[in-house]
Amino acid sequence: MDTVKTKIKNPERIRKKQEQICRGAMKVFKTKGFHAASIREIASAARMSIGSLYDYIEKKDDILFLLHKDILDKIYQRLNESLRRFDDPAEQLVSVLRELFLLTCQMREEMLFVYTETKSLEKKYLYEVLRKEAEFVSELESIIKRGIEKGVFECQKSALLANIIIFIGAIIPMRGWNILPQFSEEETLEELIDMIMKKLNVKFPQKATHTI
Amino acid sequence: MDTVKTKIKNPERIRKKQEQICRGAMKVFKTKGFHAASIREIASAARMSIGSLYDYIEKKDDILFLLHKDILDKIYQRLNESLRRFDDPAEQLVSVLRELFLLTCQMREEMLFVYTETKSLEKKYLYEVLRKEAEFVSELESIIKRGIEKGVFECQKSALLANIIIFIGAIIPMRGWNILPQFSEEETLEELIDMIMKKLNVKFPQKATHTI
Amino acid sequence: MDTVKTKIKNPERIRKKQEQICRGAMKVFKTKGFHAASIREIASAARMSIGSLYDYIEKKDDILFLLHKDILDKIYQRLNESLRRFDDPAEQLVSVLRELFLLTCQMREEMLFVYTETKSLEKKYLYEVLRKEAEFVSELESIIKRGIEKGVFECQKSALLANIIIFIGAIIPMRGWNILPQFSEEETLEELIDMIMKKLNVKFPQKATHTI
Amino acid sequence: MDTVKTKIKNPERIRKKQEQICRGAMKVFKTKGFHAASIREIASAARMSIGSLYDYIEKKDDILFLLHKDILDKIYQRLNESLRRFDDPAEQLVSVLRELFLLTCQMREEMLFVYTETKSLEKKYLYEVLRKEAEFVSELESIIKRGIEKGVFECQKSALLANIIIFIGAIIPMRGWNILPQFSEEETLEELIDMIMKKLNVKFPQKATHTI
DNA sequence: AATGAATGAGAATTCATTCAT
DNA sequence: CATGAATGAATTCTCATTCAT
Repeated sequence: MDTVKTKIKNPERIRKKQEQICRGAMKVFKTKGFHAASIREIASAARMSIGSLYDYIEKKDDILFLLHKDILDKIYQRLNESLRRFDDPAEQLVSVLRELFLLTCQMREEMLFVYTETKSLEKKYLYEVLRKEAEFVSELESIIKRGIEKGVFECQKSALLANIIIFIGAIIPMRGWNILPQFSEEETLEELIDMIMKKLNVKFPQKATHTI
Repeated sequence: MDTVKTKIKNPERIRKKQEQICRGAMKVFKTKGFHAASIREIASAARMSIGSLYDYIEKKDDILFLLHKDILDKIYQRLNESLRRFDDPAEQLVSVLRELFLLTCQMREEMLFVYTETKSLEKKYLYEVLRKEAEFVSELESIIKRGIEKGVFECQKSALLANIIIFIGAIIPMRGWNILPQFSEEETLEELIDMIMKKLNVKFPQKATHTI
Repeated sequence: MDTVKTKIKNPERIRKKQEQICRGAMKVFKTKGFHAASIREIASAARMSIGSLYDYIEKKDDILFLLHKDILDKIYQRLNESLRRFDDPAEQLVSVLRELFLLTCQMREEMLFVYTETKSLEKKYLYEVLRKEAEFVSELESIIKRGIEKGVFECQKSALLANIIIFIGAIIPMRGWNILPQFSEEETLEELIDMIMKKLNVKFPQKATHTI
Repeated sequence: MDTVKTKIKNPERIRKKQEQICRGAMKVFKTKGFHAASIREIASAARMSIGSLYDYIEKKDDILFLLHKDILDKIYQRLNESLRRFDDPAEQLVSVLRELFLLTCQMREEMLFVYTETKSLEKKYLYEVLRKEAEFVSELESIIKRGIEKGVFECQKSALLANIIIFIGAIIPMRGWNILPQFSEEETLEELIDMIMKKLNVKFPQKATHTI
């Protein structure tokens, strides 16, 4: 099962309303977290009646999943776009890391939410979320492998490094409270890129154009 | 306020029982998280009556704090011991990173708990936990600075790197699910050490004696 | 705030259900008082589920206030009607005293409840109840003043006497246990009227028609 | 049963400790009332351990009774003393009314407590309290009767008037909130005396010096 | 399709009382 | 006699979910 059971047929309406639910839910979750947020509050933040809300989900847990999907899809889509913009593995890697970093800065609360509430997903939903995550890590791994083949990167354990990159790239939502008072996002990003490049022993001809 | 208000006078008894509560609570939190765990379950896992439990805390939130303190104190103590074992900054840094990594591997569930439930702490407790965390990061920063002074490390932003190290050193509890099926803890650790050393541009004469 | 916050929108339904709650609550309070009565008992006496009950109030204290309002409004309304029936101050005064006395005889348990539980009202509700009470005492004072102006009454301290009348008029709920075994309500009332009239030095041409 | 069952034998110790309990309990009851006060609070206010407290009472209800006894005995004793000071019925009556009024002014909170919590007494205790109250009313009635016999008073229903006097004499604890902002205790007392004297048709040669 | 009132199981917390020390 | 820790039933209140309109 990769989606949520509804009482309503029209798929377009379902999409629209579930999006509306996600936006409302996120507003509430930001301040109270998933468990402390009541369906009443969520419905009201989504500007729906409780009854209507339950036409588009089966149970509260579904909202958690829909929101995970919503957030993660947005991120993977952006990351994929970003790596399709380049052909050179070094550029791709930097581009993905940069995109991931900036995205998690922009969506700090959403990311913190994902990090801290993924564990609350019920099993079947959890597996799906982790599967998608693993998929993206694999793509990153492929880039690294291509870089190794091309002689651009030096690295024995590309899958491990892919995991490290994904993890470290989302440092701000988790540790921004202790970093951002002293360092700007841009500074932090450059430090991460530098670290990864050194680890891969890349001497890449850094482009001057780092647009956000 | 750095501790929890009790109805009991004898301080030794308080210490013992709160420890007992923490152990019981952790058992329950592992599977259900803080919010989903009921006081009833916690009391029963701690082999206490509910009434007795409430003689040693004021409210459920207190348990979350006690457990944080319990886990974090254990970790900081071990990390501090570990860095006192060496004098050379490079050795200190490696030692701390190694200790942190291995500790978080051993206490995977406890660490995951801390990562995902710190946000549930009430404000006054949250501040205290974050303050302690920031303190330890500062100590790490001092080591890096000493290394820079001694010419062992090259690094512009020691505080930032300290944060990165603390974060990356606890990668296993968060991403072990995707790493450990492919790589051993030891492999992962060596990769992290290598990355940090490269970032600091250290060529350290690695001692063979890495006792855990 | 002069009313109670509800989860329900329809005002007519609110009115009806809160009335239902008051009736149920009074039944329980008669035998156990406010504090000893449990929400469970109140809900069951009101023939509602606990959940439903809490749709129409926010907390147990609200019931105490609703019931005070219910009882006192009924009384003040009847007292006001009663004094509007006459124009002569002496007749008005007697009429009000009689009405108050008879009402408190009919609503003995409700009045005893008000007397003994007003102190349990939370501050904001207490103030409102006392304000209403003070308002009515003022009206009584006005009547006395008019009587003085017209030369019907002799009295230096009309406000004080108004308080005395209101207090003494409700003697039965508090001391009926010691009075009613020996004297009828009617006898007692006549004695009170006589006392007040003597105090005011009225020689009023008492009408034979004392309709209740 | 006219007293409370204890684990302790020594009657003098019982008396002393129960007195101590009453004083502590009153302190707590003043602010929270009987039901909301916990045994813990009462014990602590009485500077006793909970265990000790329970050596001198059997259950919480006992405290309510002990306190009633304590307060009412004090009052009746003072009232009796006061009426023994005079021989003339009019003087006796005035003296008792004055004493009652002043006592209830001094012990406003205690009296309010008795008025509002007598209903919480368990039956066997309630009967005893009411019996004592009725006894004193009888004494007052005797005075009035003697006055009637002596031709000092005119009154058909002496028992009823005795009840009225006892009730009205304690007006301050119940209605002081609305009276005392406008009238002094002394003014109020004089008004009450005047009212009762008029009712009894006494022309008493009022002594100027009834200082407390 | 939409609404929002109703339900009752379950949550956190309190407290009178007991009893081992 | 005194202490205070232990108990668990009972309390108030919340909330996901259902269902009549």
